[in-house]
Amino acid sequence: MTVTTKIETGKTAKTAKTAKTAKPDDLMQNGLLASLPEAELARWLPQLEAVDMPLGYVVYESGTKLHHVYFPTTAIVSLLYVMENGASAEIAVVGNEGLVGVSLFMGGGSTPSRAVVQSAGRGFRLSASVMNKEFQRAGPVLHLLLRYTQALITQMAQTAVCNRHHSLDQQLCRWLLLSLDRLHGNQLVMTQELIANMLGVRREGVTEAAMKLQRSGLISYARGKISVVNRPGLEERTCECYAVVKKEYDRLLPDKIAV
Amino acid sequence: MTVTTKIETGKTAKTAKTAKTAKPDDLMQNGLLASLPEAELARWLPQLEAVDMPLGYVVYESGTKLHHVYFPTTAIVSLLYVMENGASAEIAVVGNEGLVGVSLFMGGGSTPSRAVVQSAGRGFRLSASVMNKEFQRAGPVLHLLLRYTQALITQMAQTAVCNRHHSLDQQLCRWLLLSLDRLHGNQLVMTQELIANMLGVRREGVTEAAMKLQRSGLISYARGKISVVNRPGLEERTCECYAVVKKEYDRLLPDKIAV
DNA sequence: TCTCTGATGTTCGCTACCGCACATACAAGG
DNA sequence: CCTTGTATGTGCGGTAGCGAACATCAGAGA
Repeated sequence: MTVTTKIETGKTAKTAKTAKTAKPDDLMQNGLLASLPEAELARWLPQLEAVDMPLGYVVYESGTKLHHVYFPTTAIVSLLYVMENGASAEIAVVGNEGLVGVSLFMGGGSTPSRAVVQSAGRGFRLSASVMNKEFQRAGPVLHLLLRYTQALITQMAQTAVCNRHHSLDQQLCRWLLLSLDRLHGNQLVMTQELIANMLGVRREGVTEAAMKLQRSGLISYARGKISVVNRPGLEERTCECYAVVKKEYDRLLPDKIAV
Repeated sequence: MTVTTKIETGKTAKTAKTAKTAKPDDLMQNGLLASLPEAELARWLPQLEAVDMPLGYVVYESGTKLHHVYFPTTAIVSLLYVMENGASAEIAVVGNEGLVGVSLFMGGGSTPSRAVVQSAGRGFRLSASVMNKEFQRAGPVLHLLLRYTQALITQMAQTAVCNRHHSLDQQLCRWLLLSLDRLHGNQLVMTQELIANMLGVRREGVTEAAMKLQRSGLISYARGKISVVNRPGLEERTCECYAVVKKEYDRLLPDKIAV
């Protein structure tokens, strides 16, 4: 198999910039942080580090030890696996609803996958040692994080199913919706090439699928900017996978987590 | 899409039979149970219930609350998602290396997937309440279970990748190897129809792929019994996914877990 | 303004897999 | 021995997505 979907790894250089002004308002943009009991949040506050997450930034690399967990607020991160031949496939998306780096507290401290910023934005991070200390307390934090991980598992499982059975058109819809749910507004800054890498398909395929959606008046796009015009329409055209995942996130992570 | 790969749900009737004679020797056939510190094992012993796991037995159904976690010893269980139209796809396999029902301690207590016995055998189970009490202790048990869950996550992720990029031939090899690793001996009792359901492909496709493997002298099969003749050969022909998953299981769950 | 680069659109032959309709063939029970 | 059901093999047209090669087009910068 020849390689068409290469992921550049060069952008690692552009490291996440730090800016130490963790305003609670910003924090609350991340669902997990917002769900923390006050006591925990107060304890975390001085430890949380605001970070810039530019497009293409590699949050962690396959097989490397994690040093932080990241809580995106306005950024979206893709977990993807890059094959030996350079082709790739997305495993899950993480945005302001969750956290990047579950393997840090799950055990092992690394995974065979890579985490890449798919949509530029910001977030917060917590060092491995602090995270683990918090996790060890075995209180509400632990249960919150595990529930989130369970939701993430559902997303991965559904990705597997979707990859097997659904058409590119449907998968594109699912992907747009999942990404949109993790952002504010209805616009994505995202080239078709990048989407193709995430879905693990040819760029040309994405072009065709996107054109269909545009002709149907569901989206409109140009040069790396995609606007969703008719969201209900997208939801009609996507496969069941989207709803399954969304429902599970809502079930496991309701807005106000009972503490 | 017409439905070809139906999963019969009827066999639920044939419930897992209980036989209360949990001999430690049997227990040790399950990797997780074998890895338990002595103190924990002693505590669990009276609570562990030996169960029969006949072919097709539905360990848990999509969306239903779990009442037990299952530790297979000689059985193999497939986690699979059944779509609205009846088509299915396997998400992960669990055998004597692990446990069925992680959502019980991860949170939520249910998942959108179904767990079905894919290869008849036996195992042990623990009630939800006991399991949760043990988990709450936040000791070695918690970390062992989370490490296992992390390995399971890797398997799911790799299934998604494999579904996207690899040929049926390669996937069949991967599947045979993963199943074999979870059994004793080199024989599988398994029709091509069942394999097709697991892989989410047509039965005819499995027939063709299996013929190729047989012609190459890697396996030999007849009427629901498959013997692996040349295992190294299979490993050569499979995709990287198998090795990635195996390596991660070995890393996260070494034979003797440091307690 | 002109160029250059990156983003998108188009085409063509090809392959893997699908859906369907059968043809065997073995295994167990009458 | 014969029948019946289940497991496996085969052939055929159809299609989604691949790989490759190219055309167009918009914006950034010289």
